[in-house]
Amino acid sequence: MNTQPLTIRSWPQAILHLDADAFFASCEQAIHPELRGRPVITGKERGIVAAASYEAKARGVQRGVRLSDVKKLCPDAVILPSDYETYSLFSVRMFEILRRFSPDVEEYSIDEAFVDLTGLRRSFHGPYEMIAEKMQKTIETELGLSVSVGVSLSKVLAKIGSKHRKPHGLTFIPGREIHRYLQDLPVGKVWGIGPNTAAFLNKFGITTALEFARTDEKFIEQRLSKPYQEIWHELNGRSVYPVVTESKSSYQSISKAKTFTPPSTDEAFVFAQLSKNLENACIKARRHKLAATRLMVFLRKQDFTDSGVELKLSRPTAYPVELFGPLREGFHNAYEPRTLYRQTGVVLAGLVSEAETQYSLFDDTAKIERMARIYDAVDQISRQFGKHTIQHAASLPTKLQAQHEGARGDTPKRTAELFRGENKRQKLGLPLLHIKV
DNA sequence: TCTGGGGTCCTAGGACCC
DNA sequence: TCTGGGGTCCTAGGACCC
Repeated sequence: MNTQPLTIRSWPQAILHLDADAFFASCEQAIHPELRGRPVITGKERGIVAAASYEAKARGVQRGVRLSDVKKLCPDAVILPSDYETYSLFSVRMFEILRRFSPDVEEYSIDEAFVDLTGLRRSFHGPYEMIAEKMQKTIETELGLSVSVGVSLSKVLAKIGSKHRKPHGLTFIPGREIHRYLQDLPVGKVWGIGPNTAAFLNKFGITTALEFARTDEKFIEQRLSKPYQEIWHELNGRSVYPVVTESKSSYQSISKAKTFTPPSTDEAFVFAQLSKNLENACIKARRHKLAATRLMVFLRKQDFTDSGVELKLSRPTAYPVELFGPLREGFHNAYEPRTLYRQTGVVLAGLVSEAETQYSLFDDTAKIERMARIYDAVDQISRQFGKHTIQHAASLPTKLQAQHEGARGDTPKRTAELFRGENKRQKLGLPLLHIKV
């Protein structure tokens, strides 16, 4: 059953996990001092709470709550649209600070990092807790952000530590005390164990993280797959997950999906949504100099069931013109008339680097080169004048809706962007691109 | 958490080959 | 043609994460 042996590091590790507190809201408070001490919420563009400051959380505001309900709970809340660009800048600076302490920093997500501290006590002349505390202080004074930190023998334990006390917590879990942190922790709260596996374990009387950690190895090996065997070791203080330092440069897949309200039965509209997703996914792929060999298309119905198709492409590409054929084919396979759809999505998979795309004997190389030139120009214009200054005619039916949303009180900034692009396009006399190759 | 959007990794099972 | 053993590659789908 288990084919690959696990690699367990024999030397005890000191792994730190850092998690920013209410990250998006905290960034807003860091930039706008007048918001400090006030309940701040981001997620205006989605209509649900993406992040809530601790002042808002104290009033009962939780992630995912509808903004209309927030107003009842907390009428004085400051509700802002999420500004990912700004948050990313904070994120970059946070990682820079961490790298002053150790070269082994894993940027796990926009607001989380793992740091390998093993062996650093000597150079810092103090215990690991002290190093962690210094990091925390530096981030606070330089960026105005509060973070919670956990330090232990493995990534899974460090994560439990950083969650143990929030906000502004610092939890050190040495080997002898592991059991204290696991005994009251439901097994489903452990990083990597979801509701499904938790339910399975419950059937065998395993409900806490400690019970799981103390379960006989035979049971673990016979009844659970590799990821859970790894977690089991990590919980027992044996590190199997390394801190991955290299920044992620390449993707396995690129996907774009969008929900629209209200749901629609209109074939042309639904297809236009799909087409727009395809354009966005292709833009991202071209930015990373990647090309897809497989295309997945899916439609989500109102009842949240999906129907989807995967297609193999005759040659790796990130050019929508080449993909509209397969897209249409996939769409017609999945689409059922008179059905309400709420979301469409595409996935570009089997990504290879642009340089690797070779022409086959049957390709019309002149045509492909022409296409490459056209898209280079499209990408350049988009960079200058805004995304979707130029778009494919197939995506047109979504444009009307976008303007409508803008008018309905989308964030002023987005609306401005939308119209700025529009004006420039008109001034330049650029038509919506209709590519014929 | 009756439901955003973007990802990763693992496994079972079929197809195909010697 | 049948039987058996063994390997590799690929894909669908599950589970989980932020």
